[in-house]
Amino acid sequence: MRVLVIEDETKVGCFIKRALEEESYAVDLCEDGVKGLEMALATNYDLLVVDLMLPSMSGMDILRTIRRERILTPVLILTAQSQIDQRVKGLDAGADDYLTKPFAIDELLARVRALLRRGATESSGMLQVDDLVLNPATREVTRGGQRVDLTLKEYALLEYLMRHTGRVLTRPMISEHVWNQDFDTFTNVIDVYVNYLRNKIDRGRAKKLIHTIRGSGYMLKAD
Amino acid sequence: MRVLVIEDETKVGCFIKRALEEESYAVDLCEDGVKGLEMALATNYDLLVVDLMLPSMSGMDILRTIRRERILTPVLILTAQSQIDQRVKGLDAGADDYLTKPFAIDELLARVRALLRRGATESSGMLQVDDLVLNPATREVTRGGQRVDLTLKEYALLEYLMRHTGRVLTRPMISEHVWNQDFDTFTNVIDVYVNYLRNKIDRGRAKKLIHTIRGSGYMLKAD
DNA sequence: GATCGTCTATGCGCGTACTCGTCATCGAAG
DNA sequence: CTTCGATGACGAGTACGCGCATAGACGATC
Repeated sequence: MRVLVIEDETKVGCFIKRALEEESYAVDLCEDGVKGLEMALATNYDLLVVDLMLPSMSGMDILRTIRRERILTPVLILTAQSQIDQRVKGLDAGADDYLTKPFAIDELLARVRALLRRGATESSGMLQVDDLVLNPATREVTRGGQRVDLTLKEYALLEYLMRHTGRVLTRPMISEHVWNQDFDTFTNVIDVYVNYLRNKIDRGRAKKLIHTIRGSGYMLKAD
Repeated sequence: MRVLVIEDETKVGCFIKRALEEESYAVDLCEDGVKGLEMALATNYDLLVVDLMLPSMSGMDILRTIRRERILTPVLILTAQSQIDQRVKGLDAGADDYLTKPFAIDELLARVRALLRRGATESSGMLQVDDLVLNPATREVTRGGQRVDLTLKEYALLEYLMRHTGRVLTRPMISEHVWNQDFDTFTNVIDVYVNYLRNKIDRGRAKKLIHTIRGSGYMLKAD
C-alpha cells in the first residue's frame, strides 16, 4: 500500500511518514502543493493524506484537480481547528474523510486503515488464499493456523500479492505499490523479497502459493 | 501485438519497453520523431505510444501525418503536465487516449490493453476457437478445460493467430506482429514456434486447430 | 557493540529463444 | 506411377539472460 502525504510543516510530515512506515506502508512525503499534485497524478497511490493549508496550492485545489482527472484514490484531509467550515466543502469536493489538527497519531492510523479497507476487498478485511490468512487490522499472518513472522517489507509485499490473488504482477507493478519513489529499477530487491517470503510461507509445504511467471513477474495462487 | 514507442528520454523509454515486453508485446523503441514517423508508416503496428515533446518532430505532427495517410492504428499520447492544454488538440488530431507524464506504469498497461481490446474482438475480451480459450486479461490458455502453459513468445503467437481465426496468415504478417524489428527474415523461427504450439495444443487431440497452408502460411480454424 | 531489517552484489543453474541439419511431405512434370 | 525439387516438420543443440540463492555491506535501534 503506497501513500502520498502532502504536508508543508516538515515536523508534522515526517512524523506522519514515520508512523505510516512503521505500519508497513510505502510513503512519499511532499511539502509543496503543486509538486504534490504532480506526484498524485503521476503515481497510482493507494491513499492520499493532504493538508488543507498549503503554500503555492491549497489542498482543496489538489483534491478538485485529481477528481477532475477521474482518479478515485481515497483522500484523507487534514484541517486546522480554525478551518472546520472547510470540511463540508472538502467532502463535497471528493474527500473521503477528514481529521482536525492537532490529532492523535493512532487516530490517523485508524482512519487510514479504514479508508484502505473500504477501497479493497471490502468484507471483513481478512485476506485469505488457501490456508494462508492475513489480517490487515493486526498485521498478523498465519499459514495453516501457524503464525508467520514477517518484517515490514515482507508484510507489505505479501499484502500486495494477496490483494491481487490470481493475477500476474509484473515487477514494475510491484515496485510501484510496495516501494516508494526512491526505488531503483535496476536492482533485484523484489526477487530477494519474494525469496524471503517463499522461505517463510512455502518452504516445506506441499502446496506452493507463490508462483514465478518467467519473463513476466509473480503470482499468488492456490494451484 | 506489436507496439511502437516514440520517446526521447532513454530511461523512460526503456522502462516502458520492458513493461510492455513483460506483457508479451513485441516492442520497438525509437528516440527520434522523424525516424519514428518513418517506422510508423513502414510497419503495420497494432499500437503507437507517442511522446508529444520530441526533438526534430513533435508527436502532434507525427499523429497528423499518419492520420492523413489514413492509418487507423490506435495512438496513445504522452504529455508533460505543462502541456495539458495540448490534449484536446491531440484528441482532435486523432489520438485515442492520452496519459500525463510522469505516469503510473499500471495505468499505461491498462490503457494499452483497453486500446488493443477496442480494436479487436470487442466483447468480453475472451478469445475462443472451438474448445481452445485464451484470456488476455490473465494470459491464461486452456484447451478443453485443461490448462496449457505457454512461454511469452508462444503466447504472443497464439494470441495473434486467435485474433485472426479462419484467415490465412503469411509468415511476413506473423513476423510483423509477433516479433519486433530485430526479426531475421532468413530463419525458420516461425515454423519452429508453430511446431511448439502444435505440441502443446493439437498433439493427441482428434480435432487439429492449427493448419498449414502450403506455400502461403498458417491458419487457425475449428475445421 | 550486538542485533535486526533492508538492500546490494555475485555466481550458478536452468529455461527460453533461436539455429541448424535432416527427414517427411507435397505437387508438378515426365 | 515415378521422380525430383521445393517446402515444411521436427529433433538436437547452443547461447544467453532470467530468476534463485546466498553472503555480506550498511544503517538504524536498543
